[in-house]
Amino acid sequence: MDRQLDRTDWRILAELQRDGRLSYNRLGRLVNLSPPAVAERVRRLEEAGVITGYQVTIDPAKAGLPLTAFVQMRCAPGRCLLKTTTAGDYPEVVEVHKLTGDSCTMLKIRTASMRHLEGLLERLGGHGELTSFVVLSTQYEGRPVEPPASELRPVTDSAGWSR
Amino acid sequence: MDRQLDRTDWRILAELQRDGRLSYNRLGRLVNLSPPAVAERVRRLEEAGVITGYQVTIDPAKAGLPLTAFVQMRCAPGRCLLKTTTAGDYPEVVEVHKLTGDSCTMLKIRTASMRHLEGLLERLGGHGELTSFVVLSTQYEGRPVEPPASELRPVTDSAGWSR
DNA sequence: GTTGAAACGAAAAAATA
DNA sequence: TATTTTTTCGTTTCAAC
Repeated sequence: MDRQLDRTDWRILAELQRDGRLSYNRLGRLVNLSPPAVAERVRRLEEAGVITGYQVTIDPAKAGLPLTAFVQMRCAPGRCLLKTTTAGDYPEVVEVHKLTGDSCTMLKIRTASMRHLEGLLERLGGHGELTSFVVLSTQYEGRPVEPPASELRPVTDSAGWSR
Repeated sequence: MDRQLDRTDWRILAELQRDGRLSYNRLGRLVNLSPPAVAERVRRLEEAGVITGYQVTIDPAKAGLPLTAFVQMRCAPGRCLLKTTTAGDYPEVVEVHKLTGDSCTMLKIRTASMRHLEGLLERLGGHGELTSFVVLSTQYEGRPVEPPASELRPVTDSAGWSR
């Protein structure tokens, strides 16, 4: 599937982002397709790499990780986080993005306490300059991805930012 | 369930983060529990709000949204994004976090093109000062959450940062 | 892409240890 | 109390249209 996603594909993705456990039976009914047809669509989306998997979503606070923080790293030459460490060294780091501009990477962090965060930032500091932002509250996270404006966009609810 | 998650809970969460579609049958086998026992555990985790749902995971680039950016907002008085707009106004915004420090919010953005991103940043700029970071590449995203160091942590693979 | 049928697997309940 | 077994139900897949 190299062609652009059509309206039906996006409806399927919307439903599966809402509930990733939907059976082809129910999913088909929701998008007005028969079970085999919708199964074939999903299979193609998986094959094309549009769908990369299915995950349970967790409330980190309820799981004992109430602190979220963003960290911008500006790694020192030869000590870049990405080059000198491995994912297993920093289990608290749940996202790593390389950036344009001054900072080289943006990290998203989950920790159990300020004490843990402090320790982590100190360890990270060994790789270069860093700027950290502690999250006070999260309005949205894992919000369903929608088709770009160029394609027909489904109606979005007009609810506010708070969840 | 107000008590802390035990080792088995974390093993269940680890497996469901890997594959959110696991049946109680398979899941039970993976964590050495009978299907009813594991079903009861999952039910409790859902009830306690630790598990908030199940989502398909999508590769935004493959879905026609190749650009990711972070935006730090410093909203002007009376024009705060959170107060004057609604989620539906900005479908490109997939995450919204309130921050400590100078910036008031951190946004994560997905767009179809630089042109879209430019237009979006202009609209967002109407709410106050902003600093934007375009993502060059993403090493990790949606990485499984692990138990904090205070609790027994499962073995983490020692693979590098690249996925 | 749809409909129908058949086979498979999962979930719930009851019985048992 | 937890596990196993059975039964029932739903889902998936295949074949025909």
